[in-house]
Formats: sequence, C-alpha cells, structure tokens
Amino acid sequence: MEKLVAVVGPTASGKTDLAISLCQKFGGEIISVDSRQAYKEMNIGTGKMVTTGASNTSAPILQCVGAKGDVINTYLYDLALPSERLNAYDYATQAREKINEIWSKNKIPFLVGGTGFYMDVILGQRQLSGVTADQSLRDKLEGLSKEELLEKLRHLDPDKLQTIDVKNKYRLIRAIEIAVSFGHAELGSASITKNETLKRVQGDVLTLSLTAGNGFLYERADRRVDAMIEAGLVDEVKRLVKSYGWEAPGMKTLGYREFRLFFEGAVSLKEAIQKLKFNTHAYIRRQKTYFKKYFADALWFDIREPKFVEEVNSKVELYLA
RNA sequence: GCCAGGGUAGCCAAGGCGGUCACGGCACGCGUCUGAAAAACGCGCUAUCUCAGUUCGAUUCUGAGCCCUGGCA
Repeated sequence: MEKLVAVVGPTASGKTDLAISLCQKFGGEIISVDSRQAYKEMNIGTGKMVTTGASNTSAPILQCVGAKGDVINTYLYDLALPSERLNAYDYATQAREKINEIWSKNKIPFLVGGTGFYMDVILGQRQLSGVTADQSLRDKLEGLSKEELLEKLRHLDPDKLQTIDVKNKYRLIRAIEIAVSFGHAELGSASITKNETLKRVQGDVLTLSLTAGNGFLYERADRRVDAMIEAGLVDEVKRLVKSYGWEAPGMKTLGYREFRLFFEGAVSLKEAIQKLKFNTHAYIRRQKTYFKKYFADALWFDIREPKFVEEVNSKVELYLA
C-alpha cells in the first residue's frame, strides 16, 4: 500500500520547517494544504517560503526552502487569482492528482497545512455533499434576512432545521443550495450540478499533529507578523488592493483585510498590525479546536518538547520502514 | 497653586432623577463546522478608587482623601 504523511497544526507551529526536513530525510515532496497560499501574488502575508526552482518544462516548479537551505518541490501554491473563489472540492481533486503523481515517482507525498477542512476532504475523512456552488443563487439569497432564509429552508428541508446553525447565514444559504439541487424547489436553478464525492484516499496515512500552549504560539505568530511587515507586507497589500479591490475573495484573508482601515486612514499602522496579531491568535484557537476534534487520532506532538523532532523522525522512519 | 473634567472587569467604555443594578466593544477562554474554512457563526468572561456621612437601602447624593487628564499660572 502506498504511503502518505499529513502534517497539521495551527499557524506558527512549524509545520513547513518540519515537513521540509522530513522530506529531505525520507524522499518526500510537499503538497500545501492551505486555502490562502493557493492564491497567486499573496506571498508575504500567507507566509509562503518559496523560490522558483529550475525546470525544463513550461511550468516552473515551486520549492519550499527550509531553514537549513534544503529545497523541496511543493505543489498547490498559486492556483488562483485573488479575485477568484476557491472551494474544497476542487482543491482536494487537484491534491489527489498530485498525490498520485508523487507516488508514481516513488516518493512520499507530505500533505502539510493548517486548513483542517481541506485536509479532511483531501484525505476523504469527510464526505462532501456532491452539490456544487451556485454563485448566482448565493448572491440572490445573500440579500435575504436570516429569518427569511430560515423560512425558505423550512419549506425545502424541514429536517435540516434540527441540525443547522440557524444564526449562520453562510450555512443557511448552503443548506438551501443543497436542498434546491435535490429538486424540491421553485427557486430551481438549473446550473446546479453534482459531483462525485471523494472517498477515502487509497493509501496508508500517517498524520502528525503539532501543537503547543496558546501563549507560546501567540508569541511565535507575533514575531512572524513583525517579520512580514519587515519583508514588505504593507506594499504587497497596497499592490493587491489596487489590482483586485477589498471585496475580492482573496482579500478577506487574515493579514490583508486588517490593513483596510489603515489605508482608509481610520487607524494607525501600529493599530492595524496589533489587530492582525489578535486575529491571528483567534485563528490559532479555532485551528486548535478543529484539530482537537477532527484529528484526535493523529500522532500529537508538543513542539515545546526538546526531543520532539527526534521523536517525529523515529515515528516517521518506523512508519515508512 | 488655581479652574474644569474624570476614576465602572486585563483594556476602552455606556448608563442611571438612590431599589439590592450594570449596555457595548476589544483582549482572553471554550465551542460549531459535510463544496465560502486564514471564511462564517455560537457560548462564556469573578467590575463601580478609598474613607466617612445621609438613607430602610448608595454604584448613583454629600464631604474628605488619593490618583489621572486638559486648561491657566
């Protein structure tokens, strides 16, 4: 059976560095599982650690560069423009292709990233409904109040009301979208189609989950934000706003949206940076919650443990033997 | 030193003609998640500067003290 290693963990837990050294050691290549690094031109704020490697083919190969200068082929960066919308299904489909490609080269795919939902879908731990997004329907529903959406859903799929988060507009809209696609609807949007759902990956999966105390992670994340500023994040944001505007899907990203008020003159740069740090903390918390629940079976490591890298190495070695 | 304003949770902050109180926001903590996921959403969070007075009852009224912020010297 083919083997695959997944590395998850919150922002600033050191996933990429760890993955690079593991790939170096065990002959792996990285598949990024990160909904934001998938955006072109968003480099500093999403923390891509890349260079463009030499390639004989037309498409350049992206490579992650580790602390020790190791360079590892990396896939699924730069999939879309900031103006485009990503979705878990398409992402997972492409990831599956890359997994197969890497296997066919007799290498080990390392899925690394902090977007837990995408990781779940790629691994097939979570089944999607098979109903594609219908942007025009969404736009239409967006204009309705939560109460009106609830009322619609009550008509279309009364059972769903039991389990849905009724205060969450996005969820309400999606539930209606699914119900509509199953045919019971005068809303009837013909554009909705269905896809296969992704089954569990055909392979043996080792999942490593990195963690640490909140305070420890916050400090590391804060330092990373400072480094991003140092590296020219503000200019990157300025450039992107000019090309795509604040409403572009990509610009909703942590590390970009926080600068809107600054550019509009409402807050100082210092305040914007502090806000970004706080939002990053909140994001770290959410990620930890997600991984705790949906990756409970993973091999967990506290990155503060002095021997954590050794332990990871021996676990992976054992697994690949 | 004088004048004015003010001290409400870790921070910012609303209010109350005295009723056993206490709006918000941020931070922080916890959680939800089935094609928007760095998104979206939910829950939680030990507060009225000190002392005295008036009163059945003070966070609110009175006095003193301490501290802070402006302005004048």
